[in-house]
Amino acid sequence: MSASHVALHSVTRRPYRIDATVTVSKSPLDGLGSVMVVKRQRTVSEQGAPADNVYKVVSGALRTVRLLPDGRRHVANFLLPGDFFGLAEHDEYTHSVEAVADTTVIRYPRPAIERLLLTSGPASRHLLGLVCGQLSAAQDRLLLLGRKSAIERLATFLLALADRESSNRTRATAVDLPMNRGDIADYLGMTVETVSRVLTYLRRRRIIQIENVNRIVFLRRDALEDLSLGEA
Amino acid sequence: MSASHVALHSVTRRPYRIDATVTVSKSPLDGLGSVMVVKRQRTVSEQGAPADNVYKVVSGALRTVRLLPDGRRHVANFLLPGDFFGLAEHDEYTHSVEAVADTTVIRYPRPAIERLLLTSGPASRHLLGLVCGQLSAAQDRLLLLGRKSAIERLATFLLALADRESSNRTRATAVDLPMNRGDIADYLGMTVETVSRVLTYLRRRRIIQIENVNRIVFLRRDALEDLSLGEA
DNA sequence: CGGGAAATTGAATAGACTCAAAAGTTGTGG
DNA sequence: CCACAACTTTTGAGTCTATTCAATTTCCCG
Repeated sequence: MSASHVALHSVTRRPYRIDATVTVSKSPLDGLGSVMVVKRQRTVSEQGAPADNVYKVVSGALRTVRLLPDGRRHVANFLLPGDFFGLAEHDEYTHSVEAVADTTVIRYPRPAIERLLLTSGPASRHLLGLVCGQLSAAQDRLLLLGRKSAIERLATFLLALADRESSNRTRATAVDLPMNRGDIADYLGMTVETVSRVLTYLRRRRIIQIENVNRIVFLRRDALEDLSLGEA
Repeated sequence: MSASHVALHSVTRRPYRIDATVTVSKSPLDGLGSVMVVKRQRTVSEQGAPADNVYKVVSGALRTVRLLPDGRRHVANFLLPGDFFGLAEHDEYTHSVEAVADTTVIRYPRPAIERLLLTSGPASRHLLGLVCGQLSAAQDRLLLLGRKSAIERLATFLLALADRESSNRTRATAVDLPMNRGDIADYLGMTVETVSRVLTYLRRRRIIQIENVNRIVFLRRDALEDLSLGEA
């Protein structure tokens, strides 16, 4: 594979740590944004509102939520430090963005972004890489929602979240869950009860240990990996 | 809403008509690609192969397929004229691309795309708009797969496909299905049998008419629209 | 036409859901 | 710092939607 293939992907992730001081990476957007602090459970932007801003997570965690007319709820994504939101929106936000934990974000006004895109090739290219990464992640989730069982979904989720949280090369042995069971259920297309039952099942099989409601230790990561691919 | 918000979205669609002569729209990629004809059921690119090219559909229809180790199949997308594939790929294709009908595509070598991105701001910005559109569509499908019933999924699918096929402003009253039931099932996260049963159910309720296996007429489009949102 | 694949229909099953209750956790005020 | 209320999570029992397996029927293509 030639070097030219790597270019589109340049999503950088920093370790996830609530309230930690995070230095913002060098990026074409530097200086365009303003810092915002969002308390737990507060809304950053509302589904259906004009998409006036793009946000980048500095610390904490957010969920992007969409509601069906009858009240069914779907969590499209969890946003961790380094993640963006609002780039692909048309004129209105298609999702509400809510803080799962106390969170700090940088808000970039869309007109400023648009202006940047018009004038800077490298900036467009940088954002293109970000959106490509998001699309790629969305496609992984399509497979998960379309073809995986409850157990496979949860195994996949735990591993993916753990890997996103820990930046170091060694595979994580535990994962923090800043969101509650209901959020996980709506993210994985299942119910709270099923999430709970699957966690219990994994605990009984000694694959995980539920240190507390918000922290899960991997006792046998290999078994989780097998489960996530449907190989057990 | 100010005009600046519109900029990112500029996905153009042409009428879907197999074997029709299609004039390629003015785009920054003009001249970089070469035309390729793909026979029905033939593969354009293979899951796991080096992602050396980006493709644009001229006429026909493709499916992008992903397989789980145990053989479960997931159709990530159907590509119709005007659609792109391969932009968001990293170094290997994450999906196989197969022709659902005889199809013509334009193939753009990735190095040429990368070169273009490096030198042209407008080109980067154009592709950014395309990928944003793809991400947006993927998110609609996440909601569908995560939270909709079999009936809602099929109603949503039929309407969306019909609207993609007909470019004219008037809402379509029928839809062509170039793919078979298995493809639809793997796209909507269900089984062939369930697809068939739901179509029969809609026919019995006189909401659709199954003109033949590959063409469905909407008898009561409003009812379909209600069903697609879970309002009936 | 005739053979083979695709689609539909049927019957029984299974995985996840709903409703309900118990157990655990958290936040707050005295 | 404890007690209590409110909420979250877990567990249980029964139900339902979509699946699996099987049998036709329909549709193509040669």
